[in-house]
Order: sequence, then C-alpha cells, then structure tokens
Amino acid sequence: MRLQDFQMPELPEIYSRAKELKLELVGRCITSVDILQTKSLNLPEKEFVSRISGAEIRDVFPRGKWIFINTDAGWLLINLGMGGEILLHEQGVKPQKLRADLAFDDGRHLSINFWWFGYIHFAGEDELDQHKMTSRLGENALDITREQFHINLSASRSRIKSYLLDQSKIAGIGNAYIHDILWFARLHPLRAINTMDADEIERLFDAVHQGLEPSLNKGGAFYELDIYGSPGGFTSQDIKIGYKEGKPCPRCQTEITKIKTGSTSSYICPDCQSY
DNA sequence: CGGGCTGTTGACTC
DNA sequence: AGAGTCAACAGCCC
Repeated sequence: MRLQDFQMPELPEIYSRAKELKLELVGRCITSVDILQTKSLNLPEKEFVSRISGAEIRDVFPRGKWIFINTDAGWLLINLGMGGEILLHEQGVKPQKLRADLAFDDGRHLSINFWWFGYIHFAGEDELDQHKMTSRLGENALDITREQFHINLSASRSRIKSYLLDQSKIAGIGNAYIHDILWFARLHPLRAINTMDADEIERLFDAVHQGLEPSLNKGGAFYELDIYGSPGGFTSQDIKIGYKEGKPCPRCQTEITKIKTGSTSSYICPDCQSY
C-alpha cells in the first residue's frame, strides 16, 4: 500500500477540519489575505481580497467535500480537491507549500494548500445560491435520513458507484471510502440501482455509516493532517478492503481484487460483492 | 526516460 | 438521465 494512493479529503476529513476551524476561528477577523495561486479563485484577485479583508468569522461547517466559512462579509468556500492541508500557524511561521494565506487579528494565520485541483471561492452573503459548484450539493452522506435515502435511490437508474460519487445526489463520498462502503453493503460497484431490493438499499444506508463513521471518530485518515499538523487516526489497519489487492477479505478470506469501473478502479471481494 | 496511474470537478457529447 | 471522454496537474511506479 502506497501513501500516495490516499490523499483524498472526503467527508471524515472535511468534517474534522471544519470542526477544528470553527473551534479556533469563530470571532476572529481576517486582517490580511495573501493569494499565491489566483487560478483557484472564482473572482479576480483584487476583488477577492477586498471582499474578504476585515471580515469576522461567524461559523464554519462542512458540506460534502467543501468547507463553508461564514463571515459577516460573505462566504469563503474551500475545496481541497485531491488532497491538501489547511494549517493554523502562530505568528511568523510559514509552511513551504501554500496556495493562500489568511492572517487573523490574534496574530495567527491559516495556510491553505492543495496539490492542484482545489478551490478557494467567495460568495456574498446573499449570493450563495448563485455559486454553482456548491448550490447543487446533495444532503451530507451522514445526515440524510434512512427514509430519504430510500426515496432518492428509488428515483435513480444509475449504477450504485456512480450514484454514491455524484455529489448532487449525496455529498461527501469519494473514491477512497467507497470501496469499504460497498464491501460493507455486499454490493458490486456496477450494480444497477433499479435492480436492488429493499433489503439491499437498507444495507447500503447502513454501510455508508459503517464506512465513514470510524474515520470521522478518529479525526479522519492518516494521510491528511489536522489544522495543527497532526495526522488523522484512521489508519490502513482500519481499512477493510480498499487498496488491499491480493489480501484476504476480512469476512470470507477470498482474495481482494482490483477491477476497472468506468474511469476509476474499484477494490472488491469477488465473493461477497457479486455482480 | 517516459508512459501509466491516481484523485475531483465541470464541460461536453451521445 | 446517465454514461463516456476530456482537461486541468504533481508525483510516484516500473
């Protein structure tokens, strides 16, 4: 297993970062903004900086793979793409890699880094519904009710892996945690939803929780750092079958295989997760 | 050395 | 509506 296989911030990591940021930043004012990669913004740099400078942070919460920071000037919307760090530093300390830096009125500052496909967006207080990348997000994967999950799936004709990865359907699941989620549910990633019976949908709902909650409870995965620079407590030993090609299935000992599912790969137990 | 692979998201086509 | 392909990249594998 290679560390670089795992650099995806998904729901457990984003929930954890949002919680940490909320604890540290509510009530703080942004005193200066430094942008090192304008490409990750949704506004011209000058406009972005002027709109967010001086803002007081009111709240921080997760929506899927996005961190929403509510300020009295509007919204900061952050997506770490395929991996990155948000780190809180004491005055003067600077990390080597960063795309943007926010300084606060207590002297501390926040560096935001991601290896490429990340976003640091701004939306005015009343403009949130015009922000296309977040306005269509589905319910957070751990917040959707069993009943709503059932109703939503009944309306879908896609394959189950595509559905779970579609952020407009259910938000927060990515290609790292999905392997274990489908294994818990004993469902093949290419299974068509309209062939699933009620029992299978129930199993899938439970599996979403079984796949995400252990990591959430440990502050996210080991390959992502919290805002203080410490890795999450969810380690490769906690992963059931994801990225464990050739190892035995924890349930039936059958060898885990890696298969192509559209443009992504999937790790499955061919015995537990028959097509 | 370099082609292949990995991840997220939106745009685009059929 | 859903599926497929592409593009935007760094970094590591073999």
